[in-house]
Formats: sequence, structure tokens, C-alpha cells
Amino acid sequence: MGMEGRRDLGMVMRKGPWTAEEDEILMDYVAKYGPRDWSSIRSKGLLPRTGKSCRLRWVNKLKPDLKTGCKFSAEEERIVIELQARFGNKWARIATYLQGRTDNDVKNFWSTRQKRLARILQTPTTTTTMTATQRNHGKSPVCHEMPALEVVQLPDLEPGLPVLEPINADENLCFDDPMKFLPSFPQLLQPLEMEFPQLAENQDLIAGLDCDMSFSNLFGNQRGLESGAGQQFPFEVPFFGPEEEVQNCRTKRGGGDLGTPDSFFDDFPADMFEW
DNA sequence: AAAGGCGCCAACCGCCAACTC
DNA sequence: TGAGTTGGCGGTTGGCGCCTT
Repeated sequence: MGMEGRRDLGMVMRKGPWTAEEDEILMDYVAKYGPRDWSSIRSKGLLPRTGKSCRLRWVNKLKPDLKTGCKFSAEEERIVIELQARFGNKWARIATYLQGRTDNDVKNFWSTRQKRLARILQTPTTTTTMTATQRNHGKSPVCHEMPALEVVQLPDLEPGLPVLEPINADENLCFDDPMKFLPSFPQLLQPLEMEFPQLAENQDLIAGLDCDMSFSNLFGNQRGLESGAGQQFPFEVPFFGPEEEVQNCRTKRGGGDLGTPDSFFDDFPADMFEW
């Protein structure tokens, strides 16, 4: 990315990566005047950046409570998948449902996911005649033949179900109780079934997953898996399917307690909640 | 050790609606 | 009321680091 500037209002406008000094100036500005009137940062001569650039920097990197450097959790993945199905590529809107995530975060997550899916779907179909173990020698992720995921028609949400409320909206920034909405919205918690219709081979795939339905764990960091680097999520992904499936899941996993919100969050590493 | 592939992500661009004068 | 400006948004690009071959 070039660092070339362009002249604007007699000032050589900077582009490219922000320096710590620029960040500090921008933070000072927001502390003084609030996150508004971005173009006045330039007109006041504080920074040789466009208002748009300042706003973007603030929104994506400097705003408090951002989850920077933290991968999307399985729950966040579920939410994005569900909401993308509902809203389409309305990243800003989707981001309002994810505390600490920006539209750019969601967009980047989705873009990476799409690339990964596209690559997976280009896998020669002849490989589907082999077992996962045969194909992978037990190292890479199971990659059964799949339908064209992006043309799968998702079922309409049932009208009677609770409405998922944005949690990242200005008037509701507090994310003190995520369990308010997640368990009451079962669609969010079963992305695998959304992406893999009830086909026999998909049931086989689900069964082979040992209940871990995270996209990242399904397709995720293939290199990491292949190299034996382990699962992307070091914690158990809670499963909120029908009760009998929960029971099966518990059995498979040796009887872990998935039943309560508290135990759910106990499964996450503590530093995940620092934000 | 080097090259290539890939994931991640910061930041830019263009479009458009809302706002201001 | 219309032109100019600003801000919001989605799409895209390109750099960097890690991993595999």
C-alpha cells in the first residue's frame, strides 16, 4: 500500500498505515469533541488525513471495547452465518449484533470464509468415493462432497420466534448477558444444519464431527489441522440442539455439563471476556 | 533455504444518502 | 431548491506473517 499523498486544502494528505502519533492525536480529538465532525480534524490542521480516513481508523481500531486480535468465536460465527442469511451482505447491520466487532471485521470474516468454501468446493468429486481417513491419512479436515453451500435455501425464520435484537447499538452497548438471546434463538446455534441440508451424507458428516459444529473446526485452519496444531477453538463448543442430541453429545464427550449458561461460559478461556 | 499458497486484516475506493448552505 | 460536502457502507486491494512443499 503506497504512502503517497495528495494535496488537499493545501495539505499533503497522508495515506496508508497509521502511526502511533496519529492515533494519539485522533484519540485526543475524539476525547475533546466526540466521534463526529471528522473533516474538522483536517481543517483544524490536526492530522493530514481525510475525515473518512479518521472515522474509519476510529471505528475499526481506536474505539473502546473492540475485540481486536481475537478470532471469531463459534457463537459469533453462528450469528454471522444466520444474519447473513437473513440480511444479506449488510455487514454494518450484522455487526450491531456482535459486541466489539465492526463491519470490517464481519466483512473480513465472511470474505475469508467464502474463499475457503470456494476452495473446498473445487475439490475433485472423485475424492468423495474415498473415506475421510483414506483421503486425509487422519490429518486434514474431513471434506465430504457438499452441495453448493451458497445456493442452499435457508428456511424462513418462524414468525413466532423471538426477535434477535442488536446488542451493539448505541443505546444498548452492554453485553452483560449474551444468554438473553442466544439460547432463545436456536437457529443461531445450528449453523451446520443451515449450511448442510438434511442429506444423508451430511448427517454422516455431522456424526463424524463429535458435535463440534464450528465452521472453523469443520473447514477451519486446514494447515493447522494438517500440521497437528490442534483445534482452532481450545474450548468446547456448546451445543443447543434438541435434548436427545444434547444427551448424545454429552455421552460422546464424557458427560460434560453443557446445560446451563454458566457452564457454557465456563468453557471459554477467561481472557476471552476481557473486553 | 527458498518459493509459493494461504489466512488475516488494515485501509483504500466508489457509490449513495443525508445534511448543509 | 440545488449544488456541494460529509459520513456511512460494501467491495476490494495489498502487505505481512505463517505454513507447507
